[in-house]
Amino acid sequence: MGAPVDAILAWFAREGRALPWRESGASPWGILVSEVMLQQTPVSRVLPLWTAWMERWPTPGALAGATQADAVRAWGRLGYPRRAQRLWECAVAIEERFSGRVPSDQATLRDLPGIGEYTAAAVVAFAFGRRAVVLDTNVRRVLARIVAGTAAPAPHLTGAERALAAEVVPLDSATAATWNVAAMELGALVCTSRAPRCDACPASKWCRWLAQGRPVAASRRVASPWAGSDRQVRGRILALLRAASSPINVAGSSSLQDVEPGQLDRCIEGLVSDGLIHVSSAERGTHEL
DNA sequence: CACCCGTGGCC
DNA sequence: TGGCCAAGGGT
Repeated sequence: MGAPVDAILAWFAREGRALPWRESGASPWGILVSEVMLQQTPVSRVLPLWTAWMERWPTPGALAGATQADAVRAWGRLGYPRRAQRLWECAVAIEERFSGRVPSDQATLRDLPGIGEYTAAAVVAFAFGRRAVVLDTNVRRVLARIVAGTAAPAPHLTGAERALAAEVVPLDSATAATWNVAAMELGALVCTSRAPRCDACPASKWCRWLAQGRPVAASRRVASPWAGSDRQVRGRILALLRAASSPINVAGSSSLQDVEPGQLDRCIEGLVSDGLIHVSSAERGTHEL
């Protein structure tokens, strides 16, 4: 896949967005923070928060010196607040184990809280300019279409997919890093899930999916309903506690009266068990971050 | 491996 | 209008 790779690299040089974590001055920590914030979250919502976060906590040591509650509160409504909790834990681990230096080894990164296969590879490539196989949902979709000729990748990452992706990544370190971000960018801007802009795609000449007339994707698994879900209730509880300056009686809160007591108790217990909220020692029956 | 975990915007 | 989607990770 040499020609399409070159075409996508050239396209990225022209059309790639200038995002702050892509600037040459961005630190490995700043890049790691951006990768965690971008997990399942659009760039547009990450941008303002990342800037404020990095201004407040520019290094792992700075974040490690704050409290988990500070981190969860600053995370605001970015979503999946456990990412904030784990990012804080990650900062503490980097400070304690590596004297505040973000490790450059992929397996070492993978062992840090909140850092999985994708994020470890992304930090290796984008923060340290080393060759890595970065396989996010964008790269998977781009490869599925161009190479496999299917509208969407399989539900879960397969070994064959990893092998194919590894074959495509250029051997040279710097080019490999650029390829990874370019493929992600193509998936984000052109080869999108919903309405791909094949007329603007630098790889359309080689795309098997386009050549086959863009066959539709196999039906996806149905998502569980959102309204009334535990996730929604947990989100409401956390929103309440983020805004509070003192412990709150969550179970008796007027703003949660519409939630069935059994579900409310279950969600409170779950959040406590997750370590996202804590029983307050100040007053019986109250909680805080 | 299947399932759970937030949030907001878009067509 | 509501189902779908967005640079996944943990259990």
